[in-house]
Amino acid sequence: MKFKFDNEFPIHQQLVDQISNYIISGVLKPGEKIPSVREFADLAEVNHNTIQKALNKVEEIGLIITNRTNGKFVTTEIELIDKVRDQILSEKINVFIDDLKKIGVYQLQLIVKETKEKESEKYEFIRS
Amino acid sequence: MKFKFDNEFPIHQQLVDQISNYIISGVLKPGEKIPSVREFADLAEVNHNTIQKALNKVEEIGLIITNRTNGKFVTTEIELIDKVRDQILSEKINVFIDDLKKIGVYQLQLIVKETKEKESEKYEFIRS
Amino acid sequence: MKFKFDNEFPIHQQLVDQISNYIISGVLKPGEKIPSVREFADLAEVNHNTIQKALNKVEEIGLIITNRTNGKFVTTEIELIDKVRDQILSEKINVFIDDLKKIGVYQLQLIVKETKEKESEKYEFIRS
Amino acid sequence: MKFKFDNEFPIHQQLVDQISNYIISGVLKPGEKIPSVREFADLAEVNHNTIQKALNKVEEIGLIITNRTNGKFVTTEIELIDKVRDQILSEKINVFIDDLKKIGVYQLQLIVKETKEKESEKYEFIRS
DNA sequence: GTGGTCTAGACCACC
DNA sequence: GTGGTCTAGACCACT
Repeated sequence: MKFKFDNEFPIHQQLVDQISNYIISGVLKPGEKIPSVREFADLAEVNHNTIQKALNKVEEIGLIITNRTNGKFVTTEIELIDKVRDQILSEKINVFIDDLKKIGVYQLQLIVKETKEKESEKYEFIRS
Repeated sequence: MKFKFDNEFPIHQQLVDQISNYIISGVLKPGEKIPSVREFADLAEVNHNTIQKALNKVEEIGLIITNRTNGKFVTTEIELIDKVRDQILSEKINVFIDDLKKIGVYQLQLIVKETKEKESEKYEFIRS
Repeated sequence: MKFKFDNEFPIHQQLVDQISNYIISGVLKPGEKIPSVREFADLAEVNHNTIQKALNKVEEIGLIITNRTNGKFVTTEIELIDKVRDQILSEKINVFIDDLKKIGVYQLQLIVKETKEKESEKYEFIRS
Repeated sequence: MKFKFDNEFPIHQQLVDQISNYIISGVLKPGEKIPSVREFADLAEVNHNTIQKALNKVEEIGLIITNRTNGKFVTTEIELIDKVRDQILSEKINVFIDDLKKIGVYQLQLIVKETKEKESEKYEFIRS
């Protein structure tokens, strides 16, 4: 797990995105213990308060669960992880398509296959 | 022309994006006169200083030109508009593909046709 | 507006409750500007970070809205305020009734009239 | 006897509350032998140190008594149980009424009958 | 002057 | 050692 930040967004928000991605993409697995707040802070080279703010948000989303004196863990509810994954995915696709529409793109065809097994989903847009 | 803003980004930046889009997509046509700063301010319900700031940046990009006595106009250099358009487009496509990679999407196929005349460009990605 | 804290709960949480109550009970009125983060911090004799954490949560609930450079305002959506009020009220009533059940109270009759105009609601419980 | 915990309060405190409730409500009867610390630990799925801590506190209150060789027993002093019961009851009622006042409830009428035999007590509040 | 971010560092309760 | 809280103080962008 590595973390990189730019100056466009607040660091804690970038952390939320990147941690969520690590869970969604399976780098952090369901039920796995995540590094302690202080370890995480070292790892990401960020103050522990900033990490905590980020982890709280990830917990609000539901991807991690806190067990006060034992640490924080990735949720074991796989359906929830999938649900969040789908939400983020379709959100990104919608924003992307809207952006291209605003630029005035004439035709856009998009085929996404989420996993090797799943059938591919298709989105198409032709300018009116 | 309508404008919408959220609280996450500076308003002047959102204005730059939206005005640029209106030029790139042809809503504002090459050579067309642009509303005055005050008209713009009314239209977007934003302080006129903010509009000024935004229009200056759009002018830096080159999409509009100031004629001291007559006001501001969309540039007539169509190649420039196309260049900016291509920059924004490829930027958005790259960011989008990177985002999906991070989520762990398996396969992504993207076909974009910018105008009725242009040939379509194709991007493909299969997870390693 | 005055604020008092005990040591049982985190201060920011008590702030959320008390600020929400001020909005729900009409001390802070819909659309009203609330004190700036720093003024608020002075008022409650608390660090500005603590206030901000609290105000963020109140905003998540929906009772206040932030306008970045102008300040924070009570929402103008009166139905939302009423909805939150009802949620908190029924939550408290349910918890209260459950608590008494656990203690083994034999019979409980509770009549609540929310406003002078509204009809009174009645809750009753007899031990099984 | 079942036990449930949340993350907001110390587990031992939640144990104190729940064990006390079981005694007060008569699930654990006066003079009855209490499960051993280890049995309790299994039952509540909690570390035995935490159970110890909780039982000690319940003993401080007076609801249970330790007999060195035989284990722990619910007190036989029924008046004491009733006294604790009344304390908790009136405490909860007062907090509840205060909470509703803060929300701005107009009128509140509360009738509690503790046991089949006792007369009912009545609390009333009308907003000033 | 407005909200927002981030850090450093101290302290607490729980186990 | 775990998460959580709070403060003090600096800094930033926007209007």
